[in-house]
Amino acid sequence: MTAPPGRVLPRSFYERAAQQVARDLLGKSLLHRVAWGVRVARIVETEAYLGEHDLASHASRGRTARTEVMFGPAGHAYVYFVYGMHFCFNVVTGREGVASAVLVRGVEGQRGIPAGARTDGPGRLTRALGIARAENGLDLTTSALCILDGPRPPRGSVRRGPRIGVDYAGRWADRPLRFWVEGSPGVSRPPRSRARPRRRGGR
DNA sequence: CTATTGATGGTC
DNA sequence: ACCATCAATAGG
Repeated sequence: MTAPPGRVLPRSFYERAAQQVARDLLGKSLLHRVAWGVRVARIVETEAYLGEHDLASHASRGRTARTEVMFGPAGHAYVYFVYGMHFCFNVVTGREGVASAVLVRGVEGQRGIPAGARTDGPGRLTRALGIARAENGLDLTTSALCILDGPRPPRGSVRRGPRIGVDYAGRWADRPLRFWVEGSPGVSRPPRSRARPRRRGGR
């Protein structure tokens, strides 16, 4: 049976500390209305980026044309192009003027997404949901792109740890600002343990 | 299984 | 020059 649709999250949800929003986004559904229908996916992995003082954040290098939307009001999409190939989707959080945001790193397809399509990893999920440059800056409370309320993951299934791919950020690299739902196939994995854990006795 | 590299382009 | 990435490949 289909789960209840859930309400569109209000702006007040996003007007909080990025760590809190990152944690609370787990279990919510990202929805995108596209020309030929709608695509929906459950969020299972996020990372919080705290602001200009956070050396892992794009905002740490100041306010530029690219990072402009992060400095704006909460509840808007910050979409950027990375590695010449992929788009990453973030939601702006906190007070206007404070450049904090949450990167969505993994989802599970729920509707409108081809069966078998991989949606783990920030680059893969934007491709699956049809999120690209045109979606940068969209208001998640009034546009074709939004996030629906959904059941919180079972208590005990939420894990947290250091963010991925930010080793250059000094001590900020170690902060446990990544959140994920343990056991979900939508959670990205470090390249090395991507295969199934098929290990019985030890060593 | 691990390690390495190529693709591909905006940002500053 | 540097990436908030992914896939494909070569080697153990």
